[in-house]
Amino acid sequence: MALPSLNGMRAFEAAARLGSIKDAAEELHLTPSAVSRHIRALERNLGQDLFERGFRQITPTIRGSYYARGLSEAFEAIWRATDDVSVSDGPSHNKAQRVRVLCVPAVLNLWLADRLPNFRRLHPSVDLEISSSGKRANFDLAIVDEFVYKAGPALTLLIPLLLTPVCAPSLLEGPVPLRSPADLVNHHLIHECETMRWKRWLEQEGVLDTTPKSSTTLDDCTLIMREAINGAGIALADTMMAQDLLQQGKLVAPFRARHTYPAGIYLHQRRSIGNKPGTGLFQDWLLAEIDDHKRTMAIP
Amino acid sequence: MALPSLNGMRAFEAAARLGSIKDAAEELHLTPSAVSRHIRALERNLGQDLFERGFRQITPTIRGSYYARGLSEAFEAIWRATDDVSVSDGPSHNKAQRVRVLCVPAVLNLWLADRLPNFRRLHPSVDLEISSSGKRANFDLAIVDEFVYKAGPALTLLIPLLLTPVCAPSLLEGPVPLRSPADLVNHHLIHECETMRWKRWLEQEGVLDTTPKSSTTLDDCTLIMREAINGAGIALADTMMAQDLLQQGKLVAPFRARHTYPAGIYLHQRRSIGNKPGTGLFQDWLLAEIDDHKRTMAIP
DNA sequence: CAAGTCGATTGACAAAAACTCAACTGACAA
DNA sequence: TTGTCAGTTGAGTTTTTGTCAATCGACTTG
Repeated sequence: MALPSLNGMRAFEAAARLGSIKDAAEELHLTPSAVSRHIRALERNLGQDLFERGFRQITPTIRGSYYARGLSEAFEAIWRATDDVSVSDGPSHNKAQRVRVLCVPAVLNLWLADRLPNFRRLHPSVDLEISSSGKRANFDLAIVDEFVYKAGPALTLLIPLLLTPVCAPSLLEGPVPLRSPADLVNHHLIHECETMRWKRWLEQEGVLDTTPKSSTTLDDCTLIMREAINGAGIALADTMMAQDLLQQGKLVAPFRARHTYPAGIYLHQRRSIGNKPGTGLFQDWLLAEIDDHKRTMAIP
Repeated sequence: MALPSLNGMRAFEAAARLGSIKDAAEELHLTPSAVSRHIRALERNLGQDLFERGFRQITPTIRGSYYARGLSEAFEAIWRATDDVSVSDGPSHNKAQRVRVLCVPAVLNLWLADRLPNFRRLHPSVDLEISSSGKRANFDLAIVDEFVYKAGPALTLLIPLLLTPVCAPSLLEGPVPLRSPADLVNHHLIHECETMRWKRWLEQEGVLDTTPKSSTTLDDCTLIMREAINGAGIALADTMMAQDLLQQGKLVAPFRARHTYPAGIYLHQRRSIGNKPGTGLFQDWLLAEIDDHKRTMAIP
């Protein structure tokens, strides 16, 4: 199925947000006529009414209101990304000591967050701005995963990902055996939303029937870990990310770890360090902290 | 500044993702010519090169690769939202016991997550799929905030938001006084990304100079709380969301709470309960759990 | 109670994109 | 040396998108 017109979506989103075709038209520098057409076309395309037409007003249907919300967020993301990329490199941010760090959620939540107080203690004058949602593209340092398209230089490999099943220790003593990877499918598996990680990991271990008996799906790595700790099931985690929890004895890793994708966590520094002293401080601290951690890791 | 052409962005995103204009053209059912033009127009519009043109290939610039990543996510969100809204109501999901819950991150992380094991214990056969990222619009139950445009019926008010500053108890005994709201600006304030919450709250308390001495910005409510607990500064939280942490003594609320926006958390149930027994179970459990919590809350 | 108002809608047409085709480029491979 | 093939560009065409003017209809105003 072809995606309906993006401009139509934008018109609909504005109309839903503003509750008025006239206002939407104004915002988009169009005539109400054009907006009205766009919306009609979109509705025809989707086969769904998005507005209920009242006396001379429009109100989104329930379905339409959720759609509009989704679109709003997406367009906002596009706007931000575009704004970030189109801005020239000039020193538009006068806050010299503000360091903007972009970080993938897993690393931030499972590893970095608990180490931030250290940094703050060492460098109290540096204002950190940390974003995990990927909503910003403007940063001084970025901690990213393999998915950044072939981004070239200025990238340092921080951590090669090494995935392993983890679960609460109590699960090992439960009634369902957990001795070989094949036993995993008889347990409750915790999925990260939209990923095929479990399936791929199981296939790599030679497990043929990769459909688990039952599962939960969450799209937040923190919650996945919390669920695992609570004994709800078995999650698939990177050894380094899970290390803190493994050491605290909240989780155990019953099987060996495997590189499931050719993946890793990279550091990418955008501006030259000279510009902002805080950037250098953070980067040095980060590398030292990782080094430190690697040395204390049980699994090499 | 006007947003550049969305179709141009789509062409660029596809080309960046596939690493080829030809392939992008194929995916979009266009000729390479059209895609090439789109990208050129976009680059001209942004005043930035997005690709480095090689012998007969293209590679994204660093800047371009981040832009592409941002766009990819946004378009994926649009695609999902559109897919969700255009699908007819038919029972396309045969997993009768799978309950899809959409939940705003704050509620999920600060309140719901720690109560999920209860539910699982009571109803082990119900597979929960919980999404906080707003990436899905297809759900059985949604726990949403005020931002759902005028969505009409089938909404139950779960929690009216009541915001109050919270911080680690140790901060009250620190060298910087914290006796009236006006003292707040002398402390390190923890911001939720992109919101004006702090500013509005301070204004409502009659504080004139609302610019804090120093601040941190995070876009994840879990991390905001973690930072507050670690004594890094003062966060603005809903009393109910923070209740667990207040009761555990990890946080204190030195001032009174205020309704800063006319906001609240609502429950929205899409399909009729009859269709999926699990939905009813979850809803009943949720309402009971909230009731329970309200009764034990110190601040009414 | 009739005329006026204003937002949404529609028909007809005009402007502006978006797209294609065909020709061109240039590094590589055979 | 020549064929190839991804990318680019010129010129023209199609299609989309937008405007203008007219219509509708409920509320409101005199």
